[in-house]
Amino acid sequence: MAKSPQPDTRERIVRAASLLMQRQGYEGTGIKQVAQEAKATLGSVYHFFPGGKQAVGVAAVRHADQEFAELLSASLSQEADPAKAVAACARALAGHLRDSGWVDGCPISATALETTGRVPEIEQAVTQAFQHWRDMVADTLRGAGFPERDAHDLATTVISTLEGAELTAQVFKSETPLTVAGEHLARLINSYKG
Amino acid sequence: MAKSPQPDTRERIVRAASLLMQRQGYEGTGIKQVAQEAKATLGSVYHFFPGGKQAVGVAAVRHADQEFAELLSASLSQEADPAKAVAACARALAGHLRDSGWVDGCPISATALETTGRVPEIEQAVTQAFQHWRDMVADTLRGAGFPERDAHDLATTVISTLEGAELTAQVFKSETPLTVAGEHLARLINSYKG
DNA sequence: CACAAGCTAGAACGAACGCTCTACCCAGTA
DNA sequence: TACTGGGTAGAGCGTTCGTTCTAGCTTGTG
Repeated sequence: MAKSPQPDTRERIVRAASLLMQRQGYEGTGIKQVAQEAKATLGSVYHFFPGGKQAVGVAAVRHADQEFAELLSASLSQEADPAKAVAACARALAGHLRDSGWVDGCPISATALETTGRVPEIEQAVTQAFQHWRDMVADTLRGAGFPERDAHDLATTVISTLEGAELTAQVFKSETPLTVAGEHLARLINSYKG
Repeated sequence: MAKSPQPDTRERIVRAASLLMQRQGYEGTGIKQVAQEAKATLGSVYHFFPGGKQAVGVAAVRHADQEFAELLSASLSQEADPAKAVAACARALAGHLRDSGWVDGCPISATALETTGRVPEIEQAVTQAFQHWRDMVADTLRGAGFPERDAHDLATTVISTLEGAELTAQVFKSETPLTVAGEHLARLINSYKG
């Protein structure tokens, strides 16, 4: 096994693809650009992803899924009250977005929108990510004593709203839409508590 | 003035561009494809839009802005209670999305995500559209007696949530995320009423 | 009739796209 | 020493991209 000068070429390719697709979308990102950004060659890309661009896209979406899940998990577990946890999560996203110069929004929404109904493999990876995130929120709510149905519905809206607020914040180049949405979500969750 | 066999070539180009960019994004949509879909020629496209693809993109976003504003206006005015109106709007979006086979989501979000921070002209048109929609909702809420600040904040979250729920509904190919988000938004609005 | 203006028509350009292909490098094994 | 195979390297394939350009058509006006 070759010990490359830079370890884990495959990992570098996935990370680069994920970042580029987050910022420019799936169609706007070229395989050669991914290779260049990952400090890999075209040969390496097609060695690790014989499925071509679609396969790279699927791996990028799955990577983004994991990455966002970790952020979500960290935010949700640092507050006992789920309402406060969701608001904290929104603030974390807002800070991250600002720090990136308003370019790093949701890592998969651009790819999701461009490929729905046209690239089944990617569509499926996107669906899995959304389910994953929603279930994490639903589990948290259920763990805090919310009944099954409320937990599921609220979790769906939490993910939807965070997703939309991130887009809005990106468009306005402002943290406000995210922080406000976080507070509104907290209020909504609390309204189911009593 | 030439009376073309098909009237209003420019209009046909804008409509085709708007529809294609809604479904495939900005990068995924080619000028030649727009021309073909609009039953126009490349010459016509560059005659009406000397600014090239960017100019077509800007016009498409503005067109989508108007179109969505009309849907919003219709939904908001058919119910006196703003909470019910927002829920009705979410249901209307859900029906529209389902009828299209889950492909016609928000007409500008794909373009917005791909071009943010990279194509200032389009970015600006997108920002205007979001402002436009938010202000329509804010005006409705203010008209229903909500104080200025609440109206503005709620309107921001309404647009964000509708935007995100539409994406979620598209991903899951289900009306539920939108209808549920509509009811949650109604509940949130009502919680500010008393 | 001639003529300008508005619009249509599509060939052709250079650049970039996704992808294939052959050659090569180099650690591990025998 | 020779051989094997995972990984690297990049030239080059056919296609499509956005754009430019010239030519021609149609219509209202002088």
